Amino acid sequence: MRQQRVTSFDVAALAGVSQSTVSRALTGDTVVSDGTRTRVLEAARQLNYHVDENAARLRTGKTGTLAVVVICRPGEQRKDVNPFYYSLLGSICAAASARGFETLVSFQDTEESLWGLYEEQRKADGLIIIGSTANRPAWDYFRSLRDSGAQLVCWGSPFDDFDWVRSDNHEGARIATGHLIERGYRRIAYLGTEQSPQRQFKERYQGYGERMREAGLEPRLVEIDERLSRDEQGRKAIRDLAGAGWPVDAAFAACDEIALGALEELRQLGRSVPDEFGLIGFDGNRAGAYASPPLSSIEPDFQSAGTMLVDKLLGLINDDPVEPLRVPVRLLERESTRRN
Amino acid sequence: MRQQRVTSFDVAALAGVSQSTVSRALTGDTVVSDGTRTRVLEAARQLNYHVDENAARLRTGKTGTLAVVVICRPGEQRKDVNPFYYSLLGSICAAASARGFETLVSFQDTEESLWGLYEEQRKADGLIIIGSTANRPAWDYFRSLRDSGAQLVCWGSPFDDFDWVRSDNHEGARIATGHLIERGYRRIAYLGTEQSPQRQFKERYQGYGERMREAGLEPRLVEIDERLSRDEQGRKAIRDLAGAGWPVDAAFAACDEIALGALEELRQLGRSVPDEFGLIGFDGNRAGAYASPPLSSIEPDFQSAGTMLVDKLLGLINDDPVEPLRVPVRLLERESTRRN
DNA sequence: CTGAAAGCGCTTACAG
DNA sequence: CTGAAAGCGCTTACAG
Repeated sequence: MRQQRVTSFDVAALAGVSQSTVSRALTGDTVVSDGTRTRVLEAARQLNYHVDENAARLRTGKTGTLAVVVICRPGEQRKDVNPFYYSLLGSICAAASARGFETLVSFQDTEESLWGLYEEQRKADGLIIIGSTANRPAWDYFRSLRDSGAQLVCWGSPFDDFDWVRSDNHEGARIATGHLIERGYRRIAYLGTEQSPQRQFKERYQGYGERMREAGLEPRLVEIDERLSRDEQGRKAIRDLAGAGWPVDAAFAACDEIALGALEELRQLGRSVPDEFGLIGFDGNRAGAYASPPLSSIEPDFQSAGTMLVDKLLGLINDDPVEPLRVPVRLLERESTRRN
Repeated sequence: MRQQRVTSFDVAALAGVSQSTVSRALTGDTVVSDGTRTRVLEAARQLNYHVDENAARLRTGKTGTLAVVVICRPGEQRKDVNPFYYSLLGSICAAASARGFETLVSFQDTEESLWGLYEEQRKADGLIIIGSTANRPAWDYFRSLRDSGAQLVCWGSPFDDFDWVRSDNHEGARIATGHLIERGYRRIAYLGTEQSPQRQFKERYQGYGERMREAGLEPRLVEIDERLSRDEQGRKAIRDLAGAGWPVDAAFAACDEIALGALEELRQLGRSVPDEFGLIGFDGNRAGAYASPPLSSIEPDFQSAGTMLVDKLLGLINDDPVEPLRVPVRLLERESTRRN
């Protein structure tokens, strides 16, 4: 279909200049005269010429590309990846594009599939790692890469010594807890765990506890079982509360997936939400909007999240380090907390 | 951090062979002797050597990369992209990876952002286009690229003259309709439109009509207003039915997003699902599982979808054409149709 | 089975 | 402001 490749030499011939001048004109070198540049651009247009990026990259050593790795739970089908990470992925690609970078995306789960030698193969200038904190071997692998010099930033790492970007979990938890208090709930539980590899859970628990004590209320932790699926974690937490004779009338769940499980169990137990029980989650999952009743949540600003991750990585690459960053969050008030 | 790049010449020196032999050994050329290969691999390992893909690609003209473009509705935030396309994206990346290809991902919406010269810049060997049928300028753009020789396959195109992969919409619609009939519903509407740019909607309407007539039932179209959001389309369709005094007791919605809007409206109108009204959608959106009641749906096999798209594109690239392909679908039976 | 050499298509000192 | 030339790091005919 396509013929012999058009090169900068062809453009040079048509424009009546040397090949080096074509290159200068096209890369935007200000040294070339306006007349020359115009002629070159016109010739390139006529020949439908486009720079072969492989040659350019080989020469410059820059790829103009960022690798994005989404860490999945082992064996998880790609359609079942937490939609939170898909939203984050979309925002990262958009932010990279806005900065003039391409994004090379891969999903990785099992140890055999772990691979991150993008810089070594000169496929990318740096890596953004996002995804399930639970896949420890994956995070260990990328930590070892980082230790051997990879330019790498992440979201969701269980490690603190990474270059990370995170939701403002503390503030989000305060907002969620404060919202339940405002709505008149007093006996408010936290569905989560104190000792989680998921740092964000710890931060949310702290924000919750702090806000409770400020209001003169007693924090109450309903410990989840991390070996269960998120959904089951939420269901079991609610069953535990029912078994204890409903010692609380509201809950802040560590994440939406736990909250959605909890909501389902509340419905099955006939506990009316929000009248008898208030519930709020964290993450702003789209599915929460379709739940019954629609689930209130704390949503991070995804657009900022993408931009922060990309800018942090570019800072690393350009040796111009950026502090760890917190993504602002906001209350998504829906029916599950809307008690009069 | 990282030192001077290690090249195949360094490996050659350490292994005591020529640089061309290193290249042969590493690309797997069977002509090199086992002993030599072993020495080369060992030297490469010792030096932590990795092929510079830009140089390799420049030389071979192959990129080992597929570009995946997700077409969004103009102005749509990346977090709001229909999760269906995210699931499909994930499956495509997985399938490409299984075939040894990298995936370069971008999200495009407005006309200024449309861009697909991946082959011209030698960034990819071909393109996979997925996303919202509604963004006509985007599809027009990629059609013009295809016409000028781009290797391109798609999912969701309004055009029939593309190389496409699609759900088996006809069969899926028959399954959905047959399922409602089995559950005892008789007056079953189709929420959608006959004249849609969305070819899949047409196919679903046909499968529905065919199955209804087979059962001696009369098809009934509740026309949606394509200018509204999907959610509103579903809500309005239900309001229309209520206004007409509930002439039907079940509906097959053209897609899950319409069905979820419909479900919400049914709830607000106090129409009990599935007892008074049965509802089933199409797409297998994750959100349906959390709806109230959970929404029955027709789910395409995402894994096959990704594999088919990739294999079809590779067929095009290798001049070994593959017929248009239909992705198998299955019934996802949930509570919204579970009437005794 | 291996080596010496050409060449993929650019960018960028170096000269003028 | 422009041109001639080197070189980025590979793969692959061509010889032997």
